[in-house]
Amino acid sequence: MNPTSCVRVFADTDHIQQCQERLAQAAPALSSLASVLALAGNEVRLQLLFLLADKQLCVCDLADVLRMNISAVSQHLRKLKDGGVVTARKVGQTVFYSLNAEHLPVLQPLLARLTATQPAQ
Amino acid sequence: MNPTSCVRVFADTDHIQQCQERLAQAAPALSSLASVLALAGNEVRLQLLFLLADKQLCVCDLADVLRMNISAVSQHLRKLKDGGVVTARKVGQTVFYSLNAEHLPVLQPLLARLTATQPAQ
DNA sequence: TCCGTACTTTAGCATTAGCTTAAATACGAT
DNA sequence: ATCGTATTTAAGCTAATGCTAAAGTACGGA
Repeated sequence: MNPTSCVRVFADTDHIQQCQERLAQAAPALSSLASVLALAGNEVRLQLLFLLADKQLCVCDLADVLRMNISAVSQHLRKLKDGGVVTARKVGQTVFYSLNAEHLPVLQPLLARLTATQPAQ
Repeated sequence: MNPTSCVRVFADTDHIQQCQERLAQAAPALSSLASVLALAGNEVRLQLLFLLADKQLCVCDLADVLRMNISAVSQHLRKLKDGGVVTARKVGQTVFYSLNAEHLPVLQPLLARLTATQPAQ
């Protein structure tokens, strides 16, 4: 049936089907989680999130702190904004970014690990 | 000093330096976290982790469940193994993969969100 | 109105990721 | 030893990523 699978006779087809069902049920949450993690899984963006978790900052400041090209930072922020991870608030000509509440339940515990008094590792 | 930064005179240089220090202190943990999240931030790999969180599985079974090419699955598993996220245990000619304890503190709460009785979102 | 500043967007490029196919390795059974 | 099965590895391709440089927008002040 599935040409890519191996041939073992005693494959636990029950368990395989069971796995597929669990997967199907988790699919929407899993897909959404994956995209948030993909955003946070970039070192520059994780740094941005780490900084924004403490205090809202403008593009300029973020670029200063990270010593990066403003355009590059702006492009990362756009991805984060598109993913619903941060929000932008314009004041005059400066744009302040801050963490969006939507995905805080996922991000907060991750970011918390970065400020915790490091026990060795 | 930094040619890419903007020119505002009243930039809060104190706060910027403070941010850089916080960042420097978190750097090693942040870098390590980013690489784990980058691994988990791929939908296929997150599915693999989700499945392995429940029970160890061989490459063959994983490929069956995900209806994917065995080689592709194996390559993902290698990345996960290289990242210290999973471990391989060989029994005869089959290789069983399971989650590695090292990064469970990060992964466990994320994976838990996928089995929780979904409240709407 | 015109200029400068903060930011965004576009285009182009080099690098990386993930897949498919095919060959290689490891192990068991005959 | 030889064959078949489970898995890994290598090569090649396409698509996506992240950067730089340059042009475009938006806003404020002179």
